[in-house]
Amino acid sequence: MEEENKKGHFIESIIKQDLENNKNDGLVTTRFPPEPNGYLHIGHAKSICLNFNMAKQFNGTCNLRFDDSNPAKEKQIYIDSIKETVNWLGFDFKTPFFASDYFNDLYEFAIQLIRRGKAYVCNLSPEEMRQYRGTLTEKGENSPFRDRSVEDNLDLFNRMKNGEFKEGEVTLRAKIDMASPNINLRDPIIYRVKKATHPRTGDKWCIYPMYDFTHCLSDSLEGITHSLCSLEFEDHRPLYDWILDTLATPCHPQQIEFARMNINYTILSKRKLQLLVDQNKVSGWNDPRLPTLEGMRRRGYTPEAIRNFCNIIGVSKKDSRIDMGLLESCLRDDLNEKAPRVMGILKPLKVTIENYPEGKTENLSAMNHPQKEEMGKRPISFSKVIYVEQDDFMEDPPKKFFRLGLGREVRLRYAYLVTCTEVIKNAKGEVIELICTYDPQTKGGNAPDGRKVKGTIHWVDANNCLDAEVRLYDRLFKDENPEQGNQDFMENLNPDSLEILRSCKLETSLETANCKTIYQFERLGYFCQDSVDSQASNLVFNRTVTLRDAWAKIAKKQPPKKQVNPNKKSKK
RNA sequence: UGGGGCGUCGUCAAGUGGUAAGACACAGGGUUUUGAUCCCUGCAUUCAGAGGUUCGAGUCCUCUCGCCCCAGCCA
Repeated sequence: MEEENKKGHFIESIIKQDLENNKNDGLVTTRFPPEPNGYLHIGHAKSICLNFNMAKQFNGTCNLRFDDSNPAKEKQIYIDSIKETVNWLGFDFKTPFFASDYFNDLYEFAIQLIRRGKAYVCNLSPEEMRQYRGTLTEKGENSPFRDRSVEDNLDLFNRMKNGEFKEGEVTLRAKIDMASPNINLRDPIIYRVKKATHPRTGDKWCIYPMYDFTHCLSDSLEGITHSLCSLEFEDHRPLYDWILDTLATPCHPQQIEFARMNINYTILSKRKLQLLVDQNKVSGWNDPRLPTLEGMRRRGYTPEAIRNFCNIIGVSKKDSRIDMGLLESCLRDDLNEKAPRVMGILKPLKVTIENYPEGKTENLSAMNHPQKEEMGKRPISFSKVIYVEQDDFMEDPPKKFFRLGLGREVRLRYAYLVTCTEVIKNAKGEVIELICTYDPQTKGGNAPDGRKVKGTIHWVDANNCLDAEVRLYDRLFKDENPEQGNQDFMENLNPDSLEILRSCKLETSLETANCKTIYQFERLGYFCQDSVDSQASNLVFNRTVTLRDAWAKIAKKQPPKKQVNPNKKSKK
C-alpha cells in the first residue's frame, strides 16, 4: 500500500497556494533533470517520486530531462540506464527531453544577453579567473575584459562557436556584480569552450553552456512551473532568477529547494560510488550491496517498496540521515504481501529419520502464503533423509530455545513431528548428523493427541532438492556515517558485507524460479534469483533482506552459554 | 571573518498563537504449523538555549549556541 501524506509537505503547500492564486493558469509542470554521468541511486528516487507525484497529484506532467551540457562526462549508456530505471520505478514519461535539444535556443539567448550588455567574452585564464573572483569574505575584482563593446563580444562569441579558441582560453560571462557577497553572482561563466564529442550532438558544438545558464532556460522553455532541486542550489537561485528576468523568456518557473536523502551505513554520492566500482570494492554499479537502483533491483527491492519509502520519509529542508531500518521495513512490508513462501536450507545439517521406511517418498502439501489461500499450494517431497538448518540444532540449548536438541520434539513445517534421538559427530567433535524418529500420526504437523510443540523448523528432502549458491549481504560500511569527519570512507567498508554460501539446499519448486519473483525462504528472509550469475546448472540466489528475528534478540540477552553451534568455526 | 540554509522523541516527520499527529526503532503482552505476519499497550510536562510579548508561545520578537552549503571553464 502506498501511503498518501495527508497533510502534505512544504512543497505541496506552495503548489496548492499557487493553484489557489491561479499562478500558472492552474498548471503544474515539474521535471526530473539527471545528468547522464552515472547511474541512479535511491537518493534520485526521492526526487523522481517527488516530481512525478506532484505532477500527478495536481493533474500536471513531469518531464524526464537529461541535463547533458557537459560532454566530457556524459555517456549514452547512462542515458539508457536512467530511462530504463525511471520506467522500472514505475513512472511514465512520454519522450525524454534533453538540454542538448536547446543548444540552438541557448546560443540565441546568449547573443540576446550580449546585445543587452549583460554578457561579455573574457580572456582570463582559469587561474586568473580564480584570483579575480575574490574569496568568501573578500570582494572580487572586475575582469579587464568586462567592458568590451557589444560588437566585439558578438564577434568574439561567434568565433568561440567557430572553434577559433582553445579550451580554457576564453569564456562567455554574465555581467552581474563582482562585489556580490554571493559568489555565484560574481560574473559567472555561462559558456565555455569544450572540444569534446557530445553523445547526442556529436561534434556540432565546441562551446557548451554551463548549468546555471542551461537549467533555468530549459525549465522556462518547457513551461516548468515548479523547479524542485536540492539544497545546495539555494545560492544559485538569485542567478536562476537573474537570467530569466534579464532575458525575454516564455515563463519564469519557481525554484524550490529541499534536502537530499541520506541513509546510514551507506553513501549516496555518485563520485564515491564510482570510486567503489573503479577500485573493485564491489562487482559493479549493479552490485546488490550498493544503493544504486540497479543494485537494489538486482538484490530484490521492489519499485513499490522504494516508492513507499520515498513517500514515508517526507520532504523538508532539514539535513537528515534516515535509518536503513526504515528502508528495510518498507521492503518487508511489501514483500510480506506478495512473496510466495518456499523452504531452503542455507547451512545444511543431515537428519536421518530412523523409523521412516527406506525408499519411501511422500508428497506433502504446503501453502504458498499462510494468510492468502488464493496463492495456492504446492507439493513438497519428504523422505527418510532430510536437511535442516545447523542453527536449528543445539546440543546444550539455552532457555527459551524452542528448536531441536537431543531428546527434543519439534515440528517439521507441513510434515511431521520428529524427536532427536542421537547426535553423530566427526573426529573433530563437530555435529555432522542427527538421528530422529517421527510420529506417523502427525502428518501435516498436528498431533492427534493434542500435544503441543513449541518449535517449527524448516527442512528440505535430501533426496529431492536443488543445490544452490546463496549470497548474503550486510551493510556496506561499518560506521553509521561512513563519510564522517575527515576519515576515508574506503577505510570504513564492512569486510563482511558479502557472505557466499555454496552448499545450500532448496526445495525443487525453485527450479522454475525467475529473477522477477522474490521468494520468502520461510524463517530466513526474502531471496531472489540473481539476474546476472544464476544459471540452470548453477543456481545463485541473493538474500534481499532478512525476516525480523525475535530469537536473535532473545539470544543476545541470554546469559553467556558457551554452547555454540559445533559446526561453526569458533570465533574470537 | 562574507553570503545562503537548518535546528520538534534514538531516526524521519506533522504542527501556520489555543495547550506536542503519525511512521520506523525500542519495551511489554496476545494470536500463530514461519521466534514471520497480525493485534493490543507503553514510549517528548516539552519543541537547540536564554530572555521578552501575550490570558495563552514549538509557533511572534531579541540575543546566544550548534550543524550544513558556497571561492569548478562540474551539475
